[in-house]
Amino acid sequence: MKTPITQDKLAIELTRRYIVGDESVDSLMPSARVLAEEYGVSRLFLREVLAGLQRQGLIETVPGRGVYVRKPHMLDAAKNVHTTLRQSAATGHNLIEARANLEQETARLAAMRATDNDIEQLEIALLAFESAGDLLARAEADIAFHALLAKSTQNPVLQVMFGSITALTFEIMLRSLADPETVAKGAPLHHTILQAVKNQDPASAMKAMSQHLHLAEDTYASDLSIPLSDVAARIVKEVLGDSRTVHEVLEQALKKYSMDILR
Amino acid sequence: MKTPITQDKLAIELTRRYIVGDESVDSLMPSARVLAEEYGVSRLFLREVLAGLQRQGLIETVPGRGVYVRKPHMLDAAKNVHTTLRQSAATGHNLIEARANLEQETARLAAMRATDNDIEQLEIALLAFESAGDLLARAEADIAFHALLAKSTQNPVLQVMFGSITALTFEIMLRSLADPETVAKGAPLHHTILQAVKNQDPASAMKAMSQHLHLAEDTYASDLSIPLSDVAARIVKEVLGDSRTVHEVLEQALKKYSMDILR
DNA sequence: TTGTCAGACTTGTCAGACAAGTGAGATTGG
DNA sequence: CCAATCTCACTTGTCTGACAAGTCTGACAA
Repeated sequence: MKTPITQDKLAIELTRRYIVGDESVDSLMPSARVLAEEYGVSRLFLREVLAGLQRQGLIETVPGRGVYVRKPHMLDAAKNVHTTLRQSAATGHNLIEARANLEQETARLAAMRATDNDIEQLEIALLAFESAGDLLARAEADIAFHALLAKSTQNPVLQVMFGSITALTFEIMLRSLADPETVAKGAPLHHTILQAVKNQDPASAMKAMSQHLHLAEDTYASDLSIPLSDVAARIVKEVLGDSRTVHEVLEQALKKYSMDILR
Repeated sequence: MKTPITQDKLAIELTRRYIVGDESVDSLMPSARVLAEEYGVSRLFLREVLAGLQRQGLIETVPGRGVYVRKPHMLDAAKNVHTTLRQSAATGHNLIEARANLEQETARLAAMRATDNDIEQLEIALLAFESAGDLLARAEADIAFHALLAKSTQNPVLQVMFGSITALTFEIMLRSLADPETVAKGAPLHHTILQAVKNQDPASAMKAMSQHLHLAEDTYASDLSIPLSDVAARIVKEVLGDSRTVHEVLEQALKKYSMDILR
């Protein structure tokens, strides 16, 4: 009986064997050479399978150490869809329209279900936002706050939906947080949202989130019809004076917060 | 000056050179050997870069033919996040809760903005749904209907958000469409939604969509707390009598409709 | 005109080799 | 005995040359 094993088959097999289950996180998988020999495939073939799993955030290969099992994170999805969205030239108006309902519902559910641990992390993020020294740190803390709110709903589907637009959200934050007036108006609303979550007051949380989101819409109507990636690129270049691309800045910001806070 | 080129750098360079712009879709890129020599890297190194772009849906490599430039599609994102969500063991209740707001807003906006072409495709999908011979065809047509509704909003962000949960939505459809009673009750609602879109009646579209979504919630409360992937696996095995995994069934369904209809 | 087939492409895969990074245990100096 | 250092056996990342399999083109013969 012939068994022409495909990359997909092997990926599923490896996932089932080494990755399923919470107790396996951060454990070390057998080395690529051993696995390749065991399944009767070349090291290159297995390497491509591992590359696929790594792109999904399921594993992490470290040169000289080995292959570690990781817990997939909602922000891993953000990286994957980023290019797709950039191709579509989404505008600020598109994003605000899509976020409006999602984030209001998120705030409502978070107010109903946030655990003590969630609230504690939200407070840390809010503190980081207010004590942030530069634009980049502010945007990172803002993203973390909203991501933690999604986490507080205890609904993995909502978390992934938020994750899929995180890259875009970060881009629009770069623009809005560069405007001092918007920051001044927006900061109190973060407090209001957090307080509503603490008080388990869904209606107030929704209302505050609605105001928070439409603040951006009011303050810079001119940029709302320009592709977000263009706006973000301009901010990175002019305001930050950064020679990196938006992609690189985003990459670093996401990595920082997916490591530090969101797990 | 040393230029230790990284995979990311090369990916960005290739994207900018061959993929940006709508006129380049379906065009043929230079062969891997030529590109590798041009950039002074090995064929293996370039191969990994191309694999990354392929995973994002930007290109498609065909053995014996070459590398084609493809237009990234919202459903490409679905594949990437599928594993992440399966790890999270999302339940039917999670999905319905997350979809409720998103799909209602989608229906509302679609009723305001659908083009004649959108409506025409929606009618085709609805016809396919009603004339479907088996469960699989029904689920495929149902997914297509909802995806087309997202497309009708003319908002790429909403499309990607829908795309990110398409895999899960397909799984819940397998379960609900296997129940004749649910199908009988749900079919008229598709007509109501389409009619509301034709009449440019946002309120009616929202209301019908709300009823459509909560139909599932009412009819099988017992399965709502079980991980969706488990439920879908049971359906594929028992109802379809299919030896394939849910992953394979889903893969085929997504490919079929992303090719045929959604562009 | 039509059918066939050889050959020149393409990507996919393999095996072997080496570089670079890591960590643990042996070794050496105090 | 303790501590710093070093060697060496691991790991992944990459390169090279080779071959298999698929695909298209064009010459050639009936």
